[in-house]
Amino acid sequence: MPRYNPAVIEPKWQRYWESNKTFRCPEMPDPNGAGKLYVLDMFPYPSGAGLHVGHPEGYTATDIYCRYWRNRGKSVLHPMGYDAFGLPAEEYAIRTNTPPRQSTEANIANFTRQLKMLGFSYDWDRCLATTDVEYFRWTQWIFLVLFDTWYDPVAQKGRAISELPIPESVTAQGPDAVAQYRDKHRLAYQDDALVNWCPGLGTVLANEEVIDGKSERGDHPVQRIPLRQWMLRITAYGDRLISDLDTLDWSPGIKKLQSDWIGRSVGAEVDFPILPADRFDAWLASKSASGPATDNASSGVDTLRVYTTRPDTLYGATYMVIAPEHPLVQKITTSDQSAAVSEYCKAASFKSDRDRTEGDKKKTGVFTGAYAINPLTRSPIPIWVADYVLINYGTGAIMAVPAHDTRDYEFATTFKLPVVIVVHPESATHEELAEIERGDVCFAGAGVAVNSGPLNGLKTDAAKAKVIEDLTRLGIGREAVNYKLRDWLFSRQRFWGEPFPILHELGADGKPNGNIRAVPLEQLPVDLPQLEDYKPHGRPEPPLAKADDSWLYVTLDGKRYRRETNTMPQWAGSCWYYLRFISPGCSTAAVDREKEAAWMPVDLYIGGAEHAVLHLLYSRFWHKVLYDRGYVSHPEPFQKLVNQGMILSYAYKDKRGALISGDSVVEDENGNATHKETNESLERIVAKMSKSLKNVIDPEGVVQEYGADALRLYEMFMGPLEATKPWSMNGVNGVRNFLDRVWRLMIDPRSDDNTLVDSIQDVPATPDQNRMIHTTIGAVSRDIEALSFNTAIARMMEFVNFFTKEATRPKSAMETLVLLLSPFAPHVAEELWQSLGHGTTLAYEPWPKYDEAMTKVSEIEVPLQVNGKVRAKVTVPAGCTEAELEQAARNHDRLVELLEGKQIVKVVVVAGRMVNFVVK
RNA sequence: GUCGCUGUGGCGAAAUGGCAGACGCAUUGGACUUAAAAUCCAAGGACCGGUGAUACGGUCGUGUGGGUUCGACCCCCACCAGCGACACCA
Repeated sequence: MPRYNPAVIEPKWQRYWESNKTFRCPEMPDPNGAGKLYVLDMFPYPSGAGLHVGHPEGYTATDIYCRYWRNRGKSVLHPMGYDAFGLPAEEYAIRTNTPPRQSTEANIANFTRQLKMLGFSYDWDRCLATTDVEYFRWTQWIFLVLFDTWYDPVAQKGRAISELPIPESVTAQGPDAVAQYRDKHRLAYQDDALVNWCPGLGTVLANEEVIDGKSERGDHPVQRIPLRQWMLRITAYGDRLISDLDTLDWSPGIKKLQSDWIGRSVGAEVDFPILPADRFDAWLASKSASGPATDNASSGVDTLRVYTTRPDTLYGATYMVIAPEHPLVQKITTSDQSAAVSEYCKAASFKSDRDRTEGDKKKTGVFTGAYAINPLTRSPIPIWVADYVLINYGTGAIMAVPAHDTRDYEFATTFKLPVVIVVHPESATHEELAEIERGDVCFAGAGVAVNSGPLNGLKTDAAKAKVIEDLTRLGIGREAVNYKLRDWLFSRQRFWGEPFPILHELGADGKPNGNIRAVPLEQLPVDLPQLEDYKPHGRPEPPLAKADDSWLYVTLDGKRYRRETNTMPQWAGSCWYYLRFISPGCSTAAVDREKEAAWMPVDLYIGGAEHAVLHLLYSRFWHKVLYDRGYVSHPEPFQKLVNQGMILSYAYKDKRGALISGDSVVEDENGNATHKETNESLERIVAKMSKSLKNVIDPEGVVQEYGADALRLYEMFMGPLEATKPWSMNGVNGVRNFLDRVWRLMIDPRSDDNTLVDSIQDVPATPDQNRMIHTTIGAVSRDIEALSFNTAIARMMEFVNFFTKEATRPKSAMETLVLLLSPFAPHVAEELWQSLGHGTTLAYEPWPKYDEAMTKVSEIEVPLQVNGKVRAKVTVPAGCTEAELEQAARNHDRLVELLEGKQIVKVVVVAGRMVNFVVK
């Protein structure tokens, strides 16, 4: 085989690796090795479309890293699996009545085939899918751990529900009350939450299936209705999810994204009485005696509780706003306003969150007719209903301070509500102050309190502290912390997800009586039932409610139960897959304790930035619960995280803006694109790959045309791993050309088998050759460790360019090159390694040894500057001192000429780098 | 609107305080060939001066404007553009 032919050698080595189980990972790290390394890719959703070129980007990066560290003697865990639950399989099932498991398995088989085609060094024996029954058995088990855990705010950790202290008043009410008290404190609990109910389709929709308040399929109106849902108390872990970010080796950008998403804020909760003014004193007296109620529900009908981050502006609160879904809306609305209010609330229920926030954001709202009393100014202030206040943040009600909050200001301007200035900027011109005083602008910053009784003159921070102290003493407020992060809505009204291992006890009437229990651990897994078809049944209930009674009803310990019919969201399976990879066959636990302690945490996790918030947050949350309950050994799962950049592609538009397929475009040497047939000149744009832009690159086609090694190499050579970058087929051709050059460097093109070229000889390298060899070893090793693969490849290209010109090529130098190249282009490297006379894989061959002494040169060229501009260069011995270098510079003919008649003000000398004369 | 990332030759990029443009694509010239392809070798930021042509010398040059420094693609301030994420969180 004289010519480099990836179509032959790539399948050959893939078969070799597979049949020899070359990349099987040991059960435990080798105690005599260089340590353990757990490198993880974000596993893919196996879509019907197969791999796109974005997948191999991250996978190649991790593969290079793993292959490198195997050569350096580490025990490497590098697994792959599939995140296989999800909507597309279910939609396909509804359309074609194909069971989702069937289409999912076909897609997984296709993905596996495509991944193996790229030569990744996964331990395929550890492959798993979240849809495997033996896998989701343990997903269900983890859910039951959450169900069995409450968060102890004092110890700041999750503890077994059996350790939850039960107040005597609850115990006194009997076992049902105790059970309910426990249920209310579990990390997995039930609550009413709004879902997208589409009466037209007779089904509940996921958020992404709702577009502009209409269903994606069929364009029917979608209504938000409350439904009993499973929630996970992720907010309990909010503080730890923020503070533990400090311990992680993640980019500051991702950390900020996570902590902004959690959105912790400190402020105050304040109670406003809804009473006639003459009863205010009595209310205040009773509050001062009892202190503020600890929860909103028992704060009383006559009290409206708000959350504010600016309690210092309380004196400027001139009205209040409650969310349309707020429980007090009905109770406080006066009869003459009730028609307008209920119409407004109904309209709001048809708006999605997106509708409420998009558009021109013009504030809308209706007066309830009710008044509350500002507890500090004692003035009655009107209560409005408006959808700019969200029911699920804070208390669902606000005190509006239009002078110092831009949203309140807009609302007050729209509805002509009074504006009272209570903060002045610390420093402002007279005009600025006058503008604020007139109410022409809204000042939302910190400053000094005015017009606020006892707070006057205090800076914002001090005013906040004082008012919180006063409110606490009066029993009408307290400091409070809030998170933008909501508790995690964990149930989906879908078929293709993990069933909840929960049973609802049935009362005498055959209906659930409110008692729930976990499916006993020994009865896990709860598998999905067989369904006749997957079509919606028309009720706002999950599809599992269509299952046969034999699945749906269970008798246990003499009691009848109905199974929970919600399923878990796609996130569930991906929350803990990194643990299962450690002991994929373990039948007694989600993960083997001893192995978990040996392999965790994940040392390098690479994936797309689209998962920067949710997946990583949910995973970290589950991990912390497992940690608190003693099932894992480390508080964080992913030590180092890197997000690969998106791969874009060129797309072409003609003058009318129509998209032209890449096949019918020619580009000239200046990059001007024209249409092949019409010769019309086209505009080139860079965009995400998509069918509609006709710019999708199919990796399988690239492998067929150029080879997997060329694809891998190009994906890494395009630019930095984290950068967004456009795909170019010319670039693929370029790296393929490099692989051809590597091949010809060693293999005689006229031979019938892989005969080495005559210039390869078993001789020691010359000093020049050694310098190239060791410079390259050093640079490639450093670059791989820094994930700077593009520059590592450039260094190898220089190596090849150098040795192509050498008449004698030491065999040892060629072996070094093959090993350096092997993580990047493993197939061609194995083939060349064999041709160089080796009988086994190079996967565990020791990495070439770097000798810095070999890289030294005897003389270096140093630039000489005058006033910072390079004017000449001087050649000096490599080790020369600053004084010697300066002397050499002063003796340089050209410098002598340039410095003549000038006054030297300063000389900057950096040994080995440069000399700069500053002259006048 | 807020936050983040990115702006360097015809193109992908390198250099993160010290010779801007490594490496690759495309281009041009040469060798080989009857010829072409392939391959190998070489050239190349722009402009000006200089010369028969070289050599050589100079000016400008990393989105824009300012600043720090002996010296800035790199650090600081302000702005512009493109991409991405979030979006009334009180």
